Amino acid sequence: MYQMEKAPFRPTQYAEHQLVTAILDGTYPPGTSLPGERSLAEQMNVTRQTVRELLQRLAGDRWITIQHGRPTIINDYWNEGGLGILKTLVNFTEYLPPAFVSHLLQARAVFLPACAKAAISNQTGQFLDYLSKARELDDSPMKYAVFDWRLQSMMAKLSGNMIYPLILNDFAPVFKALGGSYFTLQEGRSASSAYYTRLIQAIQNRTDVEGIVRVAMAESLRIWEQFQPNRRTHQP
Amino acid sequence: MYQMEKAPFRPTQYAEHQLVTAILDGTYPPGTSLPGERSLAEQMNVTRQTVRELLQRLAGDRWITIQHGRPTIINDYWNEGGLGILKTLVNFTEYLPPAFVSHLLQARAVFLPACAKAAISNQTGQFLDYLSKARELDDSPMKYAVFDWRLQSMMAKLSGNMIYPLILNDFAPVFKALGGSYFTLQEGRSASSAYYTRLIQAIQNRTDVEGIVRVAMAESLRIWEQFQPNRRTHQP
DNA sequence: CCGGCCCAACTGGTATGACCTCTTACCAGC
DNA sequence: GCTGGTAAGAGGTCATACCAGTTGGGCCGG
Repeated sequence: MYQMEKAPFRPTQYAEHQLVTAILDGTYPPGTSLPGERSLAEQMNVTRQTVRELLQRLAGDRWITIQHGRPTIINDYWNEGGLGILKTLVNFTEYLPPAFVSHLLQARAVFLPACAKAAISNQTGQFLDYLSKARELDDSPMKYAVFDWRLQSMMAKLSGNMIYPLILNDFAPVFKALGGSYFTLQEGRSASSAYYTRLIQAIQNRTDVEGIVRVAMAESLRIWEQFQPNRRTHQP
Repeated sequence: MYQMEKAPFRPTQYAEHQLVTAILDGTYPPGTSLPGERSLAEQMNVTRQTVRELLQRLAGDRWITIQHGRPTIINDYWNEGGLGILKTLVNFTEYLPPAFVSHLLQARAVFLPACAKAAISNQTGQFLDYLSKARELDDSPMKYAVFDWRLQSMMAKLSGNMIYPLILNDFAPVFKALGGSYFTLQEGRSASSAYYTRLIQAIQNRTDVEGIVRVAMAESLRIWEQFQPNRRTHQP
């Protein structure tokens, strides 16, 4: 029972874990006000300074709203928060809605094809160079995850639209936690492998790159859902 | 030189403005390390605590990378940052690339149609109710900006995909600063007005809502660029 | 009795100054 | 030459006091 599974947990991490948990499990419901900083500090056995640094971070992602003189308010993060909440939420998977990952994959399926179209039409060479290394991929989940992530990053960065990389970077924490899982599936790896091949051909033949990516994204979504039993993703 | 044009500027805001400016103007180039917290505090005439809270916020959006024991590093925010940097950047328009807004509008044009499709197929009634109020819009830029923003928010929220609202919320700071400008244009208002009408019809007739939105987004992009002379948005 | 001013008691914001912990690099010793 | 210890410097935490908005209730004058 000792040792749990967690290391010494520095005060900051401990406080963050505790506070975020309290928000997620309804101890501090959205719309209500948080106890004062001094009070919080005492409860968590940390200093007010530590609490404040934590609150500032949370406020940055709009988990909470801080105003001088007034009590700090807990926000309805799903409605008022930004993508920044993902990096925190990824550590609290038990509080994530079942369809969460599917939604993320759907969102990706919407904008990555657009990235790809713009990016590949400009930087054909770089993509062929990179994709040529897909053959050397041994059947390791980790390798696939890294390779796939970099391909996405390239598409976003080379698209010429400076907004896409930002979005993808916010997705990163989830994908990083996800990739290792998805590419454990044989289906995932073989689907991606085929996708890379099709992509190379499409690029060389100057045919519909956007469509290839779109289909691949849809397929990865399907594969993911197929291996996530009791999960529903979109309403009929 | 004293006083500038700003109000009292509390220490936090002053420090943030100063530090972010220093990052944006190249005083602290990406990849290099920031002076120590104690040093920074002294330079800016604020406490180390204040500096730390600032740094924590910036680190949350990945402007910088903080690690215990090592110097704090300035990141290449355009490549490593998330959408959260927008809320800060919007206060430093003079450092924004010319095509910035166009890119944002392009990104919106990619994913808002998808939102609309999903949202409207589910919540037809709510949209018709809301859109019916479009007639009452007097020709005020402000009114248009608010109305338009709420429509987008509805689409994102009612899409059923919990990721879309998050993205839109990150866009919010920019759109909020932008809307008042865009809807000052007569073209902007009349284009949106026509768009709302088309949208109503499309919803009632169960025809291609997604296409309507897509076209409208493309049009708003065109209008924006048309009134932004010396600006180039996409490479040939 | 009623309205307005003012102060007290919240809340968050800032300031000091000391100490803990991690990282790194240099140097002594095997 | 490699190893291990150690000091310096960076961030992390603590403790305490005081500054600054916000709010509500009580006092005072009308």
